[in-house]
Amino acid sequence: MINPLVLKLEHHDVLSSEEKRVLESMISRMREFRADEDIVSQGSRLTESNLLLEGFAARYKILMNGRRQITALHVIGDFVDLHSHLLKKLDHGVIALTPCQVAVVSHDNIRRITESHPHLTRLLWLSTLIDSATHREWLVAMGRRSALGHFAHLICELFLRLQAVQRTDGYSFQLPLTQAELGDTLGISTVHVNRVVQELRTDRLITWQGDVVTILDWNRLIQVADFDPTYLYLEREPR
Amino acid sequence: MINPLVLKLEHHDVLSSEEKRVLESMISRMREFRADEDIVSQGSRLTESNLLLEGFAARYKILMNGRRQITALHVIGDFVDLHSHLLKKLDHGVIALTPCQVAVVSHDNIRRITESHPHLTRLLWLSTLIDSATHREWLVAMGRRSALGHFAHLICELFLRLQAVQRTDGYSFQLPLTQAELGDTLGISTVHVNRVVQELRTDRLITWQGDVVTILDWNRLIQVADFDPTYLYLEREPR
DNA sequence: CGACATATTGATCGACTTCAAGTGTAGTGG
DNA sequence: CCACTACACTTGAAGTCGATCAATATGTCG
Repeated sequence: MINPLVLKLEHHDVLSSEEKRVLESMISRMREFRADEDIVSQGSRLTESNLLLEGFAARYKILMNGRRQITALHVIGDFVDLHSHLLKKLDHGVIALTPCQVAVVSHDNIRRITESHPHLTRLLWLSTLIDSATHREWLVAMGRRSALGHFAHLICELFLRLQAVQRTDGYSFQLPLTQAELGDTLGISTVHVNRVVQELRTDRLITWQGDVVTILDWNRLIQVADFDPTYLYLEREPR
Repeated sequence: MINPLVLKLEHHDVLSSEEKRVLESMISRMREFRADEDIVSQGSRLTESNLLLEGFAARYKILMNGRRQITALHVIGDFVDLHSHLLKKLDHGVIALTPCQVAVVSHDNIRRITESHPHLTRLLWLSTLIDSATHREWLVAMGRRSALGHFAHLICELFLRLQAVQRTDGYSFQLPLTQAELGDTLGISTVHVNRVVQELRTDRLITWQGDVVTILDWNRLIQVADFDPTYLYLEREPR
């Protein structure tokens, strides 16, 4: 059931069978969400965290002037709000971008892990640290990359993250975002997203039909994106 | 010695005297850095983490084209790279913006804490989660705020963070950045930083002489910044 | 089919960049 | 005390990237 999280954590370190059992047993129930439904709403006080088992989700914040910024995209195996177990009140919302299936884990269960399973605790901590590293990489992309480079960078990142949970097919993967949502992710307008997409298409770097992206030239794409996967920490070592 | 960290953590939860003792004893030695010296260099493999006891520091990344983006500013009491104890190899550098005094903590000592002090572990974890929340807020500022609003937002944030470690004097605090460094922080050019600063000055929102910023009108400033301090989690509760 | 979201295109505008020059200030050495 | 250097700050002018406004396709789903 919880395989995708195990799959993800095993990219970072070895898990004992006892640890896998604990991960399995921490789930209290499942929840389903429709597309565009809030999984967690901004400012709410939480007693449970949500692990994404199917679908795509996003963390976002709404400004006073109504503009929105997406601060993270989540795929299968991601704990969309593991941090809520210590923050208690979330500073952001989490929205389902597609229909989503979520495993619910109570904060009490997470706390119990911190009290009895130090290594597993470190791995969960690590997963929030990789969130943080991803935020940093996005900051660099926002501050210092062109819109084109920024989008190319995002495609490289999503490809590797989806590959880690076996949701790629060759150089193709699902990108179920509208151009408006992508604009909120990249911090640019919808119109400009469209132009950037066209440019990547005419440069024969990617295709994007329906919700399937195919990378046509990985080497040139990572060059355009100035992409370095270090921040995803996809190497297994003792933590 | 380690008071500023204790001061900071006590804004989030109650610390037992045993926990304070453990924090005190985890330090293996002190280090001093000159301004502009790297505390940690990008890509290096680490066995120790660095806690800032005096001065200002910044996390940064350098792109292939030579441009720089600062992804975090650090003040007294901040663990500039606590995350390196699990990431091992850092995806970014940390530079001293002023002369800095740093307490060095070995990763072995941090690991020992995770094995024997669950509550303290959670508080250290929390401090990395607040880093992450700050990254998210910066992402919003980069993506959806004007340069003016972004800078105003940064001033609000630094004011509250410095107040938490008792480094403000009324509405004044030290901001020891050059306009070029501030540009690398906000993701804009030095020239534009200058114009934004002028605007905040002529609007009588702040003064900035030498390295001292004074907020002249907090209410109007948070309005310009659209500032909501939730993400700093400066409220004490059981974690 | 009608209705509504999403994608695309064109035209104009504005925020911010880049390039270039000039000013202020502190330090250094003669 | 003054020349000289270095660096940060400031200002102006021109250029560009991306925003905004406004239509017009193109789905797609009741």
